[in-house]
Amino acid sequence: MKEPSFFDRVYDVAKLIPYGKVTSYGAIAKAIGAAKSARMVGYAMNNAGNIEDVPAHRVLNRNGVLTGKHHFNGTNLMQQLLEEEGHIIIDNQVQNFSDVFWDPMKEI
DNA sequence: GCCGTGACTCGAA
DNA sequence: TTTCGAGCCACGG
Repeated sequence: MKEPSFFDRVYDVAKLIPYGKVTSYGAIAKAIGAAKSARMVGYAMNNAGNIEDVPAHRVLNRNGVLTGKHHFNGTNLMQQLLEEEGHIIIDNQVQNFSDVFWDPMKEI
């Protein structure tokens, strides 16, 4: 039995994101012990589109901007999903971001 | 087996 | 204040 892969750890943390909350790639990266590998988190999220348990739409960059919305089915799906959870998106950016931000480090 | 790319982040000028 | 450069690791060609 080996340790979970980098991607697997990212998915594991992403699955822990509660409804109505969002987090950042860097926060997840840091939670899995790879704060400097935030890019890999985003890369992993690309594959996460194949996994329903991974709410990639709740993962934004540290500015709360929907950097990866283009990777979703269409264009405004990611924004729409977030709005469905009660978030407000303006100019591809989540308003009140600090208030809805969820720190995975608190769960890990 | 090497090179380029990418849903990021931080520090410095 | 904004902009630029460097670091990081994994995957595809």
